[in-house]
Amino acid sequence: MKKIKKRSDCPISSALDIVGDKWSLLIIRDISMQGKNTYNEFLKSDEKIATNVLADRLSMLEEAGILVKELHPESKAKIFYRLTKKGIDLLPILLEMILWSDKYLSIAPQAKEFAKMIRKDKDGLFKNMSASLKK
Amino acid sequence: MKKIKKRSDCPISSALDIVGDKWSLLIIRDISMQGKNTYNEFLKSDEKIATNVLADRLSMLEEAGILVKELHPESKAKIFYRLTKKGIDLLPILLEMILWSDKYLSIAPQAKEFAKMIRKDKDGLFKNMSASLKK
DNA sequence: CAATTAACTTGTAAAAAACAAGTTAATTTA
DNA sequence: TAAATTAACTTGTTTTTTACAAGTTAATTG
Repeated sequence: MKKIKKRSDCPISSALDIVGDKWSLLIIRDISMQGKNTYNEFLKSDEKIATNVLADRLSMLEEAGILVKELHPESKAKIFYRLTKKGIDLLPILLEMILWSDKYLSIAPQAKEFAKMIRKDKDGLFKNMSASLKK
Repeated sequence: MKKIKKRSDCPISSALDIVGDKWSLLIIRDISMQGKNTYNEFLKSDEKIATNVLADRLSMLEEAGILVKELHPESKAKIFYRLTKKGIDLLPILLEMILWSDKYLSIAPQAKEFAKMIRKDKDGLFKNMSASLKK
């Protein structure tokens, strides 16, 4: 286990100390927008995270209070990863990233549709997503 | 020079391919909220970026079209780094990070004040910041 | 009950970051 | 105006992180 070290008391720096890497926010994306909740589902994502890195990030995000492990409702071979309120509240950052990418990068057609929904009613969408992620 | 590789056509992943590291968004913070515009000013920030990493990030962000180098108005020993529209449009992501950190982490008092301003009028603040960053 | 699945761990190579010094051009100082 | 300092890097080396390949253990499926 590696410790999260806080580089300064700047809020941006502090947020990056936790989710400022290439993988953490993708796990949060998988849970919040891809309906994924298990280790193997995360492993199967398009970006192909290495298994040791996934294990590392999951324990780090758990330690940071962003997600919790729960008993899986269907099998005790599985672990159900759920976002906490703290994790759900990262969604506005993801939504802004989608808007930015939609404006400046080339992205999947379904993502462009989603960006349109964000533009239509960002707060409403966030509330709906939040609600659906709660136990 | 290292190439930016796109891992998938997901907008979040693609944004992270560019700014998903511990330093890039801090450079953007320095320019947009700390009034910094030169190499040595970036080097002096609290988080203490290594000089080779700073050089690497600056050229990467330039290649990504997020910032541009300009002649410094006061000295030709200096280079003036300025955010492009693409770079300025990353600010909403930073603002959301500040709100999240304000809610869940311990941050500097002046940052808490800034978070209050964001909550009061996010769009207005963004527009003012944008305007002040343009040439 | 043998094969497969799920969630990891372990070992090693490759890549990136941190740290320490050095370079070159412009600028300030004695 | 020569010497010291500043600015923007580059280079070399060590340390840390990531990627890749395999292996482990408990639960589940055929």
